[in-house]
Amino acid sequence: MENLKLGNFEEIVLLLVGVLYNGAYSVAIVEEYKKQTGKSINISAIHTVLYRLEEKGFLESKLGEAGDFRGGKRKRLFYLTPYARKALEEIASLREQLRSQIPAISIQ
Amino acid sequence: MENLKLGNFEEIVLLLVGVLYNGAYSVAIVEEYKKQTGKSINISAIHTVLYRLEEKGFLESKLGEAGDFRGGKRKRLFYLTPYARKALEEIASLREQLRSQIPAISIQ
DNA sequence: CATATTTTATTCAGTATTGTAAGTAATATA
DNA sequence: TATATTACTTACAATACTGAATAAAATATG
Repeated sequence: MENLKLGNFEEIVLLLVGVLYNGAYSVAIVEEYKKQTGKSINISAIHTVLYRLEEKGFLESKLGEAGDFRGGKRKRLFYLTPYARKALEEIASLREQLRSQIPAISIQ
Repeated sequence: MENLKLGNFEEIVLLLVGVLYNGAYSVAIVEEYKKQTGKSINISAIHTVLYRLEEKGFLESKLGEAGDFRGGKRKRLFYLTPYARKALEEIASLREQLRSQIPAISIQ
């Protein structure tokens, strides 16, 4: 069996792909990351992670149609697999389960 | 500035320290991890992460009192710092913010 | 048509950080 | 002195991140 673990940054990227729904390609993900976190991220970091996630079965991709903008290579659009949705649910559920058991945090 | 990032496993360990409250030392954390996740974890993995988290300011530690059991070196007990609580809140908040924007997940 | 420019994909190499396993050392009580 | 219990160290593998470079494909413009 391969490695099926999900790193912290990988998880954020999966969530961003989900948020962008039908428009998740590298440049858009960089922009959405900036918008949602206020931090900058290198596009190669995104590429590296996108391909790793695809290899691990968390993402699928296909080339998009040509747009109405100036030019450019066609976008590679990424989509969450059912497996990714399941993994996101599981890790979120574990964290919530733990958080609810921490007095000072659960009270807040 | 130092490294202030929080890995996925580091985050779980912080949460376990919070859950164990006043009894968070390596062996107890291993057991709690097993109890909460159903998975096994190596005690040295826990040690390595605990010390790293302490260096980064997420945890504080002190040696505990001798117990009423057979023997053994005194336990080193770990506690969340306010900084750790803040970091946990922030990352949880970002994830929830993103999750709420994913149609198929937020509907579930 | 030919060339320039824009936009994006893709690869590569390298460094830093995080995660795991194996093994050693220390200290308490029996 | 033996044994139980835990701390601690070391080494390595996996993941996260960066920067540079190249390639490809689309439209604009002369």
